Amino acid sequence: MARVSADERRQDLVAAAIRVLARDGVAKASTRAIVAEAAMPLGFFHYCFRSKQELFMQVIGTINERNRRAAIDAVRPHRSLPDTLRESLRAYWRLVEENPGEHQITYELTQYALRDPELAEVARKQYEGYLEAAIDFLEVAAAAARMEWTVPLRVLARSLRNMLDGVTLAWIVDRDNGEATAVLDHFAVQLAASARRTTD
Amino acid sequence: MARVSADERRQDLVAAAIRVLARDGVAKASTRAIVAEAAMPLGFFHYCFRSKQELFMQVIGTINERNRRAAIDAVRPHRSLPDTLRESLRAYWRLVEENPGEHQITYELTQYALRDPELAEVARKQYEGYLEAAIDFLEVAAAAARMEWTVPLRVLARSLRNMLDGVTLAWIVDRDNGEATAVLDHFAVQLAASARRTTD
DNA sequence: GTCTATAGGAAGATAGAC
DNA sequence: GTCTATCTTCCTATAGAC
Repeated sequence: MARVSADERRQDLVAAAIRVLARDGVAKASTRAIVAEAAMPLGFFHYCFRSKQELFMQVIGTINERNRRAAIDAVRPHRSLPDTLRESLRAYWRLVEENPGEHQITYELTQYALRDPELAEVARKQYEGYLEAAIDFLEVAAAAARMEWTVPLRVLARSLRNMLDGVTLAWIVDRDNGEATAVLDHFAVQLAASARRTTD
Repeated sequence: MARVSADERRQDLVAAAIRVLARDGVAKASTRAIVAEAAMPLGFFHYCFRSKQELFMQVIGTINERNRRAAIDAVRPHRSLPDTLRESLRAYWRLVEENPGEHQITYELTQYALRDPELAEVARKQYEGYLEAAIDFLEVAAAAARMEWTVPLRVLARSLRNMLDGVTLAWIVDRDNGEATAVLDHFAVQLAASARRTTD
């Protein structure tokens, strides 16, 4: 084996782990399966990471950051609030359709992490991060359309985040794009009903 | 070991499996952990079930049926539609609060099942079942208040199901009851806005 | 600092004893 | 029909060679 820095190996292992997870699920993502995917000998694993948990922590962080950036890029502010909401949700949805595997493992890893004292905190931070993203999105969307929310922003942001989770989870099970987008479009309309034109 | 019918053993093993799953999660629910919980020798397992998948299939079916009945019992028709919706959602929510473990494993098992060709079908049926329950609920709730829905029932039922999933999933992560019920109350209001008095 | 060989135990499943 | 002893495979992790 060519001598390569441990740091580079680490990156390769994280990438390989994500591929194995997306393809075969958490239960089959053993250290052996991951090093095989990365075409490395087994021993490299515990040279690069202290434990499997440590790798998973980095995997969660990586996917996390990737999803967060993608969600931000999905925002497309329009003149009218309903348009902004509908188009942004649809843009987000395209990301899910394009990359089902990575979204599926997001949910698998969250459940997995909650069972591990060391990883549980990461799962909670992840969830908080998405919530903040939802708050930012709603603020930007309303401001661009010169509207303001008539329901506490925290409640709306949580509703948005929860609905996206629910729709994605259902789609992972039944893969029905039509139903998923119908629900999202309807949700965008309902959400817009909780805003009014700014008076100042 | 006392000689007991295999059928009785099977029931005990399913019950033990549910306890282990709720306490320790899917990853730790090994055949060994399950027979230990049921206070049986290891060999009993493959005498009672052809494989671990076969047990899990029965576990999913059992939890499934239990949740379905509980959801039906949570429905409380009132005179006004907003009241019916809010109170039924709150009643459902009480079930989640009272039994966090069983709800958590519902999600874990769904993810687990989707990775197994033999179990995937069960997960899909489960999801369809909940959707039908949501449709029934919305029909009963509207009829009791002499109202009708102005949005396709399928879309509303899926929205309801998705929102419940999302709220529950988020609560499993952060255990924030106040936020969860705030979202559910707000959702009940939004849902009621998609109905009008029957004209006939 | 980088890589290899091996340990030690837990997993699911079965053959055969009573 | 009911139960027990055992097999093989796969797991995470480490000790030590280069």
